[in-house]
Amino acid sequence: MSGNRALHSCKFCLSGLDDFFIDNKRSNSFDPVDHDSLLLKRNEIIFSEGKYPKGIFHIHKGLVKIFKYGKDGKEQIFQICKSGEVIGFRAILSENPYNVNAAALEDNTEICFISKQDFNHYKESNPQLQNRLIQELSTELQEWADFVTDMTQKTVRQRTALALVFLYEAYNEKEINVAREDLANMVGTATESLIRLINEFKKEAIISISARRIKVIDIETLKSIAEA
Amino acid sequence: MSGNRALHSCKFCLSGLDDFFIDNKRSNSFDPVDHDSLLLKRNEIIFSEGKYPKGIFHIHKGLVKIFKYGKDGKEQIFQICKSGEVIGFRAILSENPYNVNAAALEDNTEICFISKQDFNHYKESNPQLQNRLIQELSTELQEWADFVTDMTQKTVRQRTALALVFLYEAYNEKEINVAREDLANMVGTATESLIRLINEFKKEAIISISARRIKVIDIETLKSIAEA
DNA sequence: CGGCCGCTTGATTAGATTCAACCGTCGTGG
DNA sequence: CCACGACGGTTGAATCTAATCAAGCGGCCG
Repeated sequence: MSGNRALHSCKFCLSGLDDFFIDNKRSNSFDPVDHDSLLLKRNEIIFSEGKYPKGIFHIHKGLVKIFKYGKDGKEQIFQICKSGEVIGFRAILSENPYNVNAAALEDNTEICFISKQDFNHYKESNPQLQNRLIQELSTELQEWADFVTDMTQKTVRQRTALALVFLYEAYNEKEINVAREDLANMVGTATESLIRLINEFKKEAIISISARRIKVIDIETLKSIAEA
Repeated sequence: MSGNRALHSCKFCLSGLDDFFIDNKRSNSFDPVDHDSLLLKRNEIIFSEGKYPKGIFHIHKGLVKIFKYGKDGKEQIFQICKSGEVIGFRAILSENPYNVNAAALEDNTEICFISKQDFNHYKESNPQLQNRLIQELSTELQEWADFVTDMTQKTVRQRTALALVFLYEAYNEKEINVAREDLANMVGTATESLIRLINEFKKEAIISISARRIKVIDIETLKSIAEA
């Protein structure tokens, strides 16, 4: 009965805007590559809850986690954003402060900043973008319902499988290289529980582990565990 | 560290559109009162997952639950919509099928239907509505992050308190009259667990119970339990 | 009156958290 | 150059929360 949507599939990073940047590389001043870029280490903060946005960020390289602090400061990660994606514009559109945090998931993550003025100017000078935004934002809203249902009704084992399926794709089917703690915060469980579960998967020959790197061996079984 | 946002506060029912109807009562053909209205019994379906929307619905009277079927058909309720609110337009805006269900939460719930054509016509003839929609949808997106954090990190006791606080307001501070099963599906727990918890609250003199009706006695304590 | 449905309670079980300890690696400073 | 400490990762044991299973209650409707 449940949809077959994967965990963390909700596009916190509006892919519908990605080609906005690609288009602009050819035509005008919005090319993010023209802007100064920032090199970040793991856990360096890009923006924080409560602050007002001054602009948006384009990810050049690496991965970024979007999360919120819950009980006892434990992070709940909602999304992992990849290079090419744009983050931090929802708070501009809603005219509220950020209610989530963004930080680099790995070392050598590279981002560039685009000012709120530039973003708003572009938005206002492109009326067709308005409809596109409405459609994309509505689609994202729908996806959150699936995400919540997964998070509340699936077991930790299923959610762990979902997170691995998601990361398998985020890493382009290469080895996954994420801190255990971040992995646990994606799944919404304790680090110890997560470690026990990935060891189960290893024993079942679904994945292999070398230090912190996880290699997915049997993606289909992983998907079936996630959807069970 | 966590925000003080209440459970189910995410406006699945876009209040930003409510006065769209109020305005129109005076000026044109969009008055929902002019349309035929439907009288629903508890659990009668308004729309279902997978179907394509043919229009939107305005709630005249009663309460409507928005939910999704998860594991073993168990409902996860995301939002309770009140009279005056408008539901079912996100699927029109996203151009996807519905991915949630809507049904009457109580007997004698009254809704009216407004066709997709009417809705789209109105949207297109009101350019300022576009910006309003973008702002509202973005705000809702932000609220989902709080909702997920609450659902994954708060205990069942805390979530039960949150749900009661929300319903206290939905019922305008009158007695809450919701099926135990629906209450459990809002909280994301088993019906038995929910019953045990509201009995605890009763013993602590935070609420009183007469048959299925729940009267909130000490709203402040309830709020502090929810936010602990 | 009978049966069904929603509600309630008790007992048991299972899943996951928590606490505690330990290991290995890396980077730093004496 | 080595010692130390910090940090991330791992394992085991105990605990606890909440789910599940089973049974019984009460009211309402046909």
